[in-house]
Amino acid sequence: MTEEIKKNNAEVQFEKEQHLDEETLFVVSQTFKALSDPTRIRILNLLCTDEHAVNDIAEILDLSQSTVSHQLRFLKNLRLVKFRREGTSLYYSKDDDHIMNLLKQAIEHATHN
Amino acid sequence: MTEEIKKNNAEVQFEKEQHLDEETLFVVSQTFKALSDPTRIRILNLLCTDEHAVNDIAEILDLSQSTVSHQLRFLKNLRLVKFRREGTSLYYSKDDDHIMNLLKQAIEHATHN
DNA sequence: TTTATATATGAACACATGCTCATATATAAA
DNA sequence: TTTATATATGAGCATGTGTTCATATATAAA
Repeated sequence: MTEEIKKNNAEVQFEKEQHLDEETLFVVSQTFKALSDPTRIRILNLLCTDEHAVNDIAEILDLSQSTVSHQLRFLKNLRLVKFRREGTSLYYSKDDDHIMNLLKQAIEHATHN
Repeated sequence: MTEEIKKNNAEVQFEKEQHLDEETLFVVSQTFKALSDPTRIRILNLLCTDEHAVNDIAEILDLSQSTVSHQLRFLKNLRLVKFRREGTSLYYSKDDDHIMNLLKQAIEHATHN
């Protein structure tokens, strides 16, 4: 094995350590995409403390029921929120403390400057 | 002052504590938007450890020079990266440890599951 | 100045995104 | 079953986004 090939292998090895595979890349980008829209940030910030029914969220945040429902579906698909049924109402709440923590950190960072 | 108005004021006060003003909302969403694209994540992940010239980044990540330059401008505008000149080369490096930390956390979270 | 190398930039294009409107579905009460 | 309330969903539209291509700019060497 020539020195050249050895060097290349070493570089590949080094690369591997910090290389992000496609799945990780997808998951991470999707996660941040969820947090990159003002409407979703407001919804998540609201669900950070309590659970709320869809119409409550719409009223509190002054959004249309349709908009809220669409965004909740988005967040539910990423497992950032969950819901429980009570009669005809669906009460949504957070479902990923780790990601909620990222959001909190970013808000703190943006606020404390 | 009627009880009704007192109640409303109390609600407004309570709302205020967790209300996100428009500027905060904008900054937070922009920050996460920067982290929501696979190409930018790869670039930031690379700059996480070392500084690199534009063409180096392009070569290492197998991207066009133009793409890298465009994305670096985006990241520079958000002050997530900075650069220094050396001859004709521009060496880019990270410029916001807090946001880099958010990225690291998300990668950790995505990897360890 | 000419030439080579490194990087930046603008236009154009395909595709993604978020909202609204209308309507469908689901549950509960009458 | 009929009616009312709560939520979900699909189509359509305007706007945003990321890449490519061609070209401009900037620095250094000859």
